[in-house]
Amino acid sequence: MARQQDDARERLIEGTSELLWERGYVGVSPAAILRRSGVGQGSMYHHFQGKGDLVLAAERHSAALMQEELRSVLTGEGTAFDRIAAYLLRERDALRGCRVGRLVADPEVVVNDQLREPVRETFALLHKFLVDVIEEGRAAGEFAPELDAEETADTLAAVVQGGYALARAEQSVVPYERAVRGALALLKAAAPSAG
Amino acid sequence: MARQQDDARERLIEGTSELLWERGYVGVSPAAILRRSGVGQGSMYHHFQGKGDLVLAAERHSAALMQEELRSVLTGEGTAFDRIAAYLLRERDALRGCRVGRLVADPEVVVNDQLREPVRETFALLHKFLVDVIEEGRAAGEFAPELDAEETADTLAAVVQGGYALARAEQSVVPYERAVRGALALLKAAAPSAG
DNA sequence: GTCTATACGATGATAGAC
DNA sequence: GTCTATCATCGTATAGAC
Repeated sequence: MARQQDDARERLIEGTSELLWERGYVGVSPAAILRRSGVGQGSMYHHFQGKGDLVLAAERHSAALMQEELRSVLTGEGTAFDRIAAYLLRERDALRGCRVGRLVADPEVVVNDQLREPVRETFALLHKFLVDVIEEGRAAGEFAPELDAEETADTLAAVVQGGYALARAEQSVVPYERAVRGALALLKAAAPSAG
Repeated sequence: MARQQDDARERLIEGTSELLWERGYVGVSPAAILRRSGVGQGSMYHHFQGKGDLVLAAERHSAALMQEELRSVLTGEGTAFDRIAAYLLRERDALRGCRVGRLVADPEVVVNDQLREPVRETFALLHKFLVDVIEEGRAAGEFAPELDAEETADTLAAVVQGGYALARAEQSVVPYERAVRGALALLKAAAPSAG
């Protein structure tokens, strides 16, 4: 009974989150959303107050997907180094970039705390996961005791986000792959025995 | 005699490159450009064929500024490590991000080879400067011989670009600063004697 | 819940006077 | 070179029928 309505609502959210990934907030129009979602205009303004409202729901959808993926990769089994390597090397389309990180390039998102919140929250969670992994690795003797977990966590997160920028500039995944392999090599060299 | 005309042309280019930095291609309108530049509509369509043409000129302006800055910081005096540190730590407003790198987040720029070219060229030059510095450092015994220059160069470039994304998400320069300090610490640990 | 019709400002550009 | 109309189209939303 609630089937039909939920379909339209979900299709709008999924279509919008795809479009946001591709074009950002200012690059997306209601008309494009309707085309992508295969939903009529009446439905959209019935389920959502307007573009901003729908975009917020779509951002939260993207953030939830990303957070679940991060949790799965970074809090699983394996050594600290292996989990970090799994995060950096996991299958992805580097040319598409990050569906969450992409949003902070948008002028309307950065200026609006509500629209920025899902991104902030996701990056905060990523930071926490990485800090935990690094501290575990230090405790296990994988990394040198001097390695600063907070700093290194942000270095790794930045390598991923920045790697996407390099890849898009070249329209090639090569710079992304070089960036993450370089980061892993540096991290490997931070082992207590290395040098 | 050519003074007045050049003024309008230059003001348009500078105003547009500022707006591009803030809002990207899809977020900028001719009306906004005229307001920012203090120039009339007639001037704009006299000096440029349209938005795309003007944006291309503005991109080239931004790219030239950035390339000169990179050259100045990375090919100057000092040890390899010091020059890399100077690049990562140089004064900047991390919340504004990179006036060139910002452009690859724009859907219309990535899809258009002409609009993408100034970004590609700038990142290629940055890559070259960093590779050269790293190889110099390796030759001078500052870095371990195993350090891969191509990979490490992209790691460092990515840390900077990605650091901006983290900073914008938090609306704080702290994540950016942590990211670059973490990168420098890892690089320091890559010295032949370290470990 | 969904549809179509309607509205109105913004966008991106052209035309012709000065 | 610059200015002021003028224009077609798009973006964003509302109204009211079904």
